[in-house]
Amino acid sequence: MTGEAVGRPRVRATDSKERLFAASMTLLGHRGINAVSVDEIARAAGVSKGTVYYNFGSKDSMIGALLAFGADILLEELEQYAEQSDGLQALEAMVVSAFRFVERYPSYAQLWISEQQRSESLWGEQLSDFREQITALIRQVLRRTVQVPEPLLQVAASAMFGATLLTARERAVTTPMPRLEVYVQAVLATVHGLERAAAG
Amino acid sequence: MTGEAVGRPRVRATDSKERLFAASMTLLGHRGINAVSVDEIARAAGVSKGTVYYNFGSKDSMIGALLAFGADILLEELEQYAEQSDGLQALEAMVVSAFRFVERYPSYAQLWISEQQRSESLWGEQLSDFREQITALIRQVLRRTVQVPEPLLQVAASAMFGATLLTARERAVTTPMPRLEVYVQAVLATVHGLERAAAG
Amino acid sequence: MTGEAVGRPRVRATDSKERLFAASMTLLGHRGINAVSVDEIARAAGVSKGTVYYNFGSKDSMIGALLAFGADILLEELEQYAEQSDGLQALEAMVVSAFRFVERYPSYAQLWISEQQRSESLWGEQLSDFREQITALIRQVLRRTVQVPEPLLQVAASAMFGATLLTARERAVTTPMPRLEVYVQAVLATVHGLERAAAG
Amino acid sequence: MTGEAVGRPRVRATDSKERLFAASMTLLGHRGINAVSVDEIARAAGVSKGTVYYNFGSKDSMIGALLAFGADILLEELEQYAEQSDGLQALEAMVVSAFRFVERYPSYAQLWISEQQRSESLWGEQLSDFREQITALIRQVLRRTVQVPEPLLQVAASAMFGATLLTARERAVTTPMPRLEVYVQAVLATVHGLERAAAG
DNA sequence: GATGAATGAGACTTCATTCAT
DNA sequence: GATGAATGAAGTCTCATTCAT
Repeated sequence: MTGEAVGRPRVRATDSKERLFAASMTLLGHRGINAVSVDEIARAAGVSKGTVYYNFGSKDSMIGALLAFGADILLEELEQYAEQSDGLQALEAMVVSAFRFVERYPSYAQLWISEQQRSESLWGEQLSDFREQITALIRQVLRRTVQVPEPLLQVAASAMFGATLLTARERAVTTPMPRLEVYVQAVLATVHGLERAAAG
Repeated sequence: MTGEAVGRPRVRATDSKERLFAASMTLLGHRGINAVSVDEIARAAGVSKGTVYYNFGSKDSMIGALLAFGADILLEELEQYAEQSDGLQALEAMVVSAFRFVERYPSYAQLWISEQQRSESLWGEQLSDFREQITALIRQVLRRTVQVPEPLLQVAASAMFGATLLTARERAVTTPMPRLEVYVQAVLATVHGLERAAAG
Repeated sequence: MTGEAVGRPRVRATDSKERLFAASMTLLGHRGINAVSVDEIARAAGVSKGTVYYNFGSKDSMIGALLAFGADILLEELEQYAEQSDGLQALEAMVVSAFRFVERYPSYAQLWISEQQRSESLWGEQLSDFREQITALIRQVLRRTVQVPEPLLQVAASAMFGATLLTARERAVTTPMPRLEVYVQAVLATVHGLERAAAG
Repeated sequence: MTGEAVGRPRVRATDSKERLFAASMTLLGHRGINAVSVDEIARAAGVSKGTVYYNFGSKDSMIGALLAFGADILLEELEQYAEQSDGLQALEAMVVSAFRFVERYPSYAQLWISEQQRSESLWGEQLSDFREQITALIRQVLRRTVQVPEPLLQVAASAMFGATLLTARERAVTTPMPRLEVYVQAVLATVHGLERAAAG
């Protein structure tokens, strides 16, 4: 019962969410969720703090929306590549796609790594779901590519996921960014190792 | 938040310090650094809040000491196994050792994963140093075990580190805890894959 | 928060205004003025928030209008009964009328009780005026009914007003709602007590 | 992880709660709970905002403590007077005592009036309990003083409570404060009225 | 060595109000 | 007449840190 509200001109209607997404992505990835305030995100997005709450209801659910947004993009790409008939080529395409994704949105990787499996994270379930979908996709392709016992296959999928996430993040923050090939090779080495195990 | 605590000085644990370490380890791993207050840690340790400051000077340097404490233990073990003559056996022993460590201190894994490479983390340097030492050890053993170009070897070491960290954490929080063999196999598949690449 | 709304102008209720009145009455009575937001009132009324401002200019003046609306109804009734020749019958009719009013609009009673005489309430003057008119009416009838010194008469009128307001509210929220007779008796006991004092 | 904490000297240990009580009592009574911020109360008490939370945990529970504090004082006094053998004298003493209490702590009356029976007030239960104890005391004395049917007696007790609360508040804010006698007479008129009803 | 009452900066959130459409 | 996205002041609360004891 006080506001005067004079000042900066309101931004175009639907812009706010996008601007907040973009700003969050940058800030949160660099410094972590707790080190970035809503104030700061709003300022970086060029909107008022109230707009964050008008659009997302809370800081946490804004981050949840951000996480979901990124997960959707990556999953869609991976699903597309997973359909390729040649399993090895499919896996390679998926790994490349994941690296490209982290290249584009390095902050997501940071966010995912930090929050995933934190027992009491607010996004724990959301991130678990996402992780499960990714590893399920990997397992599915692995299954038709190498002949190994299911339990090993399961763990191998997780290992590939972990290796990709961490090395992709590492690569993305290295300047100049190293060439992709070697990274893909390193991750796919797991697959070739499994083949040998299957053969041996 | 001055981030002294470098060089991993082994803490000579007074009673209070030990209690604080134990309490921190549990709480911080479950909920993350920012979600746990000094008050809560002190209460869980059965000491007063002032004692934290008396012993460590700040929350951050207490966490730094905690991180250093764990790093010391793990590195010492890994260094020991790295000396084994058979490279493959050495690697296997190292991986097993890492899994055992995460089993004992699951919270460390969480802490490391969350904070590592966070661009502006307070412990960034400390954790980078630690990471560098671990991967250097892996590289060193890999080098005398498989014949692959240096760049690939470097990335492979990182990939193994990442895969181990994430799958070990995943295993540690699964109940009942799955058997270790499969996990070790999955991580070592990378090595066998590299051998094939070297041979091919 | 300028607190215009004086003089109890009877609102010519548009559809929106009526809906807002009905919604406000319920919500404000249950939870108090500060615990209910304009957003919530608008939602409950099925109109947009802007409509509140379009119709009333501010939250405060909407509440002022609401208060005036109720005051008008009650005062009109009381004035009518006050004209009866038999003082005791007039008083009884007025008390019954007040109880019926609180029955119909239990939230008004709550609102009045809460805000009345709050030294710095925004509606303090408005409510004081209203209170003064009510007690003046009671005094006027009392004066021609019992023979007591003016000061006592003044206070007695206030006491009757207070007793009616609080017990009526209490009755209105009791389920099932108790019979009216006893309440009226209790309030009128004051009058009979005064008669005795006058006689003694 | 930032504070420097220089400035005002810390107040003597156990003082804080008392200072906060005194400051709250004044401010809250004048302007109502929602119109007074914790900041303001702390400033008026000469302590920092954090001290409020250190001592009471929340604004609401501080108010709860304040309410309980006052209720204890008043109830103790009333219980004492209720024991007197002469019912009429007991009632008079109780009413006088209540008026004196409101004189000393006019803000309590305001607080009680505002919050009591607000359906969803945080202190609803607490205040209901308190009210129940007071009216029980009045009923008990009435019962041995006048011969009236129980239901009427119940309501009469409530009516006396309401009349006392509202007129005492009214008196306390009038300057110069009017003499007490007339108020006591007005409230006790109810009792005499009941006697007449019993006799008639 | 240890305590815990006190601090104050700063976090998240609410909400009355405005205004372009 | 009516809408709802946007605003920003102000509120409640948290918590790392200090210091007299």
